[in-house]
Amino acid sequence: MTTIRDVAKKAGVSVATVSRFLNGNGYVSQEAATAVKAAVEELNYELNTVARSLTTKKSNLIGLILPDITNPFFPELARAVEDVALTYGYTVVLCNSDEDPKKEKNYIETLKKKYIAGFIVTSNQLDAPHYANLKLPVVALDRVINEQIPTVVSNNRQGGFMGAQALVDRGSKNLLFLRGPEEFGSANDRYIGFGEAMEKNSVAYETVFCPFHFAEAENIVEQYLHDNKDIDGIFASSDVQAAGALKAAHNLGLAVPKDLQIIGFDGISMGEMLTPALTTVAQDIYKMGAIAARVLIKQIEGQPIENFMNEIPVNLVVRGTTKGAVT
Amino acid sequence: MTTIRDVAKKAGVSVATVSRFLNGNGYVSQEAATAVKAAVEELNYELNTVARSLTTKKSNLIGLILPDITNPFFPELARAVEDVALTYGYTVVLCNSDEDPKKEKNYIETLKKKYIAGFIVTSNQLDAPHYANLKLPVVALDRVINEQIPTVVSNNRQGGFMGAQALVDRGSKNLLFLRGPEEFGSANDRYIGFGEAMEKNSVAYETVFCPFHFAEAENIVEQYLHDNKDIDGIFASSDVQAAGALKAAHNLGLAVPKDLQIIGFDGISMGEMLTPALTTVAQDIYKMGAIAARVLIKQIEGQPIENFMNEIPVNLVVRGTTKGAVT
DNA sequence: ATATTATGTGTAACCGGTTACACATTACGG
DNA sequence: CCGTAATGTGTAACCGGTTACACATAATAT
Repeated sequence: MTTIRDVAKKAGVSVATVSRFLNGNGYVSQEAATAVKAAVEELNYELNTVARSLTTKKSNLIGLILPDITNPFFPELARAVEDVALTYGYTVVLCNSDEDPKKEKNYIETLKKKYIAGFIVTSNQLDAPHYANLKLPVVALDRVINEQIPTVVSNNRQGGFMGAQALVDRGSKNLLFLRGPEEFGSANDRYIGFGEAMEKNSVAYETVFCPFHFAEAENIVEQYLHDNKDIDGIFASSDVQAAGALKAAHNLGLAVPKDLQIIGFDGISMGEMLTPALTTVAQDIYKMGAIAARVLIKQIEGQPIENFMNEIPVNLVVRGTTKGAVT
Repeated sequence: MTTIRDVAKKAGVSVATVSRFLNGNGYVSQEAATAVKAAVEELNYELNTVARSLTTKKSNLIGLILPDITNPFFPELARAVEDVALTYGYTVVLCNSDEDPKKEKNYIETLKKKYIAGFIVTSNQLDAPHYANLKLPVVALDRVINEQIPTVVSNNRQGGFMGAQALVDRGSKNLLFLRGPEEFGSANDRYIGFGEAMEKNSVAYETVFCPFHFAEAENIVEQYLHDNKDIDGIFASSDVQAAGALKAAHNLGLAVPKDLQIIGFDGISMGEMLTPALTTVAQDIYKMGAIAARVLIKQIEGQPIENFMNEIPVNLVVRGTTKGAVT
């Protein structure tokens, strides 16, 4: 392995000069620069990032903490983060927290020892002060941790409103809202938006808590529909829930969208695979991930961050689980 | 940050002794051991893995190279790898290769500079010698690279046979086999197994190449079914293809499983969400990932590897896209 | 009793970078 | 023309571990 000293010798300068050239800081004369450049090329020198990390206490590693990569929402997010990270020369370490604070903490500790450059957090098991005390750049993705931490979220409230309104516009008169986990802020915003739409239109509705889990959603909805035959529209806080609801409807022999309309939330690609294909309030998942990565990298590189709150617009994707709008 | 020297001073021994104690190699007396242990606890000392990496030229990083985490087969695999890695103290770096040799190579180079401990490869864009020349532990997952590289794959051939046989047993007389990408060995094995079943039973069948992509599968199958009304059974080489086929059947108004039976391959959880739920030849995806991780770690830690070829059994999961067996 | 081996420990070099500091030279302002 | 600032460079310490080697002592073998 060629080291910086080999390069220095070959170029006839000191290691300090080589280092300065490589990092583009301090003064380096034209002559020295060309000599070093030539030596680097000739020797095929590549900088040892581990050695650099040891002195600088920095690395080009980014931690992406998410609840579970197996949940189909997250791979798309992870993909975006990774793509952007790669173009800026960062490497992503994936951390499945399983919503377990111990696991999350453990990852954070392990990676801090590696001088990780920063974290993107889509799972907040730890309390806000903990992230603040990290003394590391952090970006909250898909949820809000606090105002000091740059955040990237969808316009969940507007999405909640849109989905509800879309159902009403298409003639649903008795809605069921599948509310997400209470401790998950973004799900609450969707609920608020839903509530606003309900206030505006006067239709009957019920709300049921439901985890973001297919089989549980299927059970909950099947039971509910069995007991409440008049429901003609379901708005789910996530596509996975909506898939469960659709399944439940099928189990009960309900015609979707004729007897029952369903709208999901997320816009994951699985929605298209269902029959009928899922109408959904689509988040721009890729964009969320990409922006989160960029904001984190800005922080890492000490650039000023203009917006601490990045709210990404959502849009209604009308597919088969809703009727054509009744205008 | 407390260093090994702080510990040494506190314990009244040399850094060498502390290091030996910490790594459990070399001789350390009882007295020294207890003194060091106490000092470590008191100072809350944590070893700096970067510094260690610099000297040992090793790390506890594992690279997981896969084509695209967005493909629903891979998150389950990645999850298993990560779970196992974590319990052994390794950290996983996810690398989306996009089936692009340049990207794959780039990742490998970047991570080698970080003294990565080894790779699990589920995407082989590079030729076999390239992996061999890595001089690093490598495990091939879900595909075979060569005989020198430990491998974890499903029993794809048997799975191909099982799926085909299941269709025949359930009364399909005119089969369509959706063959996966030709350059993907595991898909070919499935094809071979399918062929063996065809040889054994005398039923008519056709084979069509089809990428592992929902929308393309949907198009290909819809076109094919439109032109060949007599097809009454489809065996897809992946669940994503099968989902496309199911969608195509719905588009054409075909009753599944009455008019057309469909069997997929993989056993990803999406299969349950479809209606009817997908009958599939399920791979034990989690087990594959878990074993791959264990085999890699064994290699890394210099333990002998008994099996270079780990073939994981598959099993038929009968759900709604097939009829009850005609016995 | 002596040779040999096993046990135990410390010093200092090393891994491959970064950078504070000292020093030299050149440019520039008044 | 001289003081000061800007430019340019090298030496050597440092980051926080590991380990070769030298040395000392205790245990065992002959």
